[in-house]
Amino acid sequence: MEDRIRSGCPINLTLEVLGDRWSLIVIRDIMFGNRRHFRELLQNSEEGIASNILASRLKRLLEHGLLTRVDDPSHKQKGIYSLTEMSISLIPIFAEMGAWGNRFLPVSEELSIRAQLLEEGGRPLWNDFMEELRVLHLGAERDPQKPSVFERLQAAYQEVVARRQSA
Amino acid sequence: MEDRIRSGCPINLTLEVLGDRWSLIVIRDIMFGNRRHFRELLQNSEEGIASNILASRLKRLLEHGLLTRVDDPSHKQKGIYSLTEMSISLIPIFAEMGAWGNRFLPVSEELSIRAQLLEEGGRPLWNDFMEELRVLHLGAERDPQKPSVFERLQAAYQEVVARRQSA
DNA sequence: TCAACCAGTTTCGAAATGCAACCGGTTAAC
DNA sequence: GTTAACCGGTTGCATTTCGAAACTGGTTGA
Repeated sequence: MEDRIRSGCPINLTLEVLGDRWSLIVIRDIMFGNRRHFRELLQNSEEGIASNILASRLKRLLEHGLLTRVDDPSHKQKGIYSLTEMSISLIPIFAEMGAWGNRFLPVSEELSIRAQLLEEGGRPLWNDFMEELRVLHLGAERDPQKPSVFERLQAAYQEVVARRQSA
Repeated sequence: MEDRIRSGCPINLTLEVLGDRWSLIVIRDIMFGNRRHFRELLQNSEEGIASNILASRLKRLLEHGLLTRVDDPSHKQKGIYSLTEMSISLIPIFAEMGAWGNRFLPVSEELSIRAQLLEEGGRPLWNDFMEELRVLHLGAERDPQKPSVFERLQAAYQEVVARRQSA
């Protein structure tokens, strides 16, 4: 992947970092699927990413500051990938992309429910979710009063899956 | 470019349509630069797109319903490319991408001023701009009361360029 | 001890990218 | 009426990237 800068336009620079078919998929799985290890990302991948592509994307995202990696103390080979403020700040982009995809593309019901909730919740919900991701990935303090957005999104997804399986 | 669908996730589907380094650049230039002909897109390209890449992207965007093309009555060879409701609806994504790029990437001042205005204006400004693009590209009725967002963005850009040249 | 698991790497054919030269038709200036 | 510039692309070719599958060397738990 070429790293020469084509122009200083913010749209272009964003595309130079994220403009391919896998980078945002990897971040999405870490963010919404809470997958933190290489194997989790590889084996639970909805889109079937290849291991070499995953490895190269993780490396690139680390270099660009969108992820960090620390060794897992419970297993000498495992690494734990975490989001950074930079990638947590992608939430509004994910939300808008999800809303656009929901409106114009042939999405499946169970995979679109989270995008729908995120759209309906609007910026206040996005802020709550970002705060929550900071707790999970950056070790920020958790506000024990607030209900978890992550759990709400997960529950809504599970509910659709369960409903469709029983039908 | 592969057209097989990997999953029904709205984020993934959006990436399958727009997830490359050029598609959004082409739409951006039509949208914010009001470039409607092949040569305009080719020669005024900030990032220096190659003619074969431009041709293949225009074709692909037409196929996906993000652009339409009509013959230019003033010149037998020219075609006029227009946005559709689908591409006009990308405005929130562009706005969020611009805001993110402005915050985290080494943008140049003159190319970031429009992204900044779009961010500050928020959803009301985006809606005005979308309405204006519908007039320009879909032939919708113009509200003669409303000042043009397009002109405001252009003026702000020209002002920064002029200021920097005199400095 | 050994099978399962771990994070990747290697290999190789297929596809996409990027550059430059080129194409035949059209238009506007002389 | 001729001609040079312009029009939307296409072609050829070298380089890079993608993607599938097999593989590596090390770790862990039964």
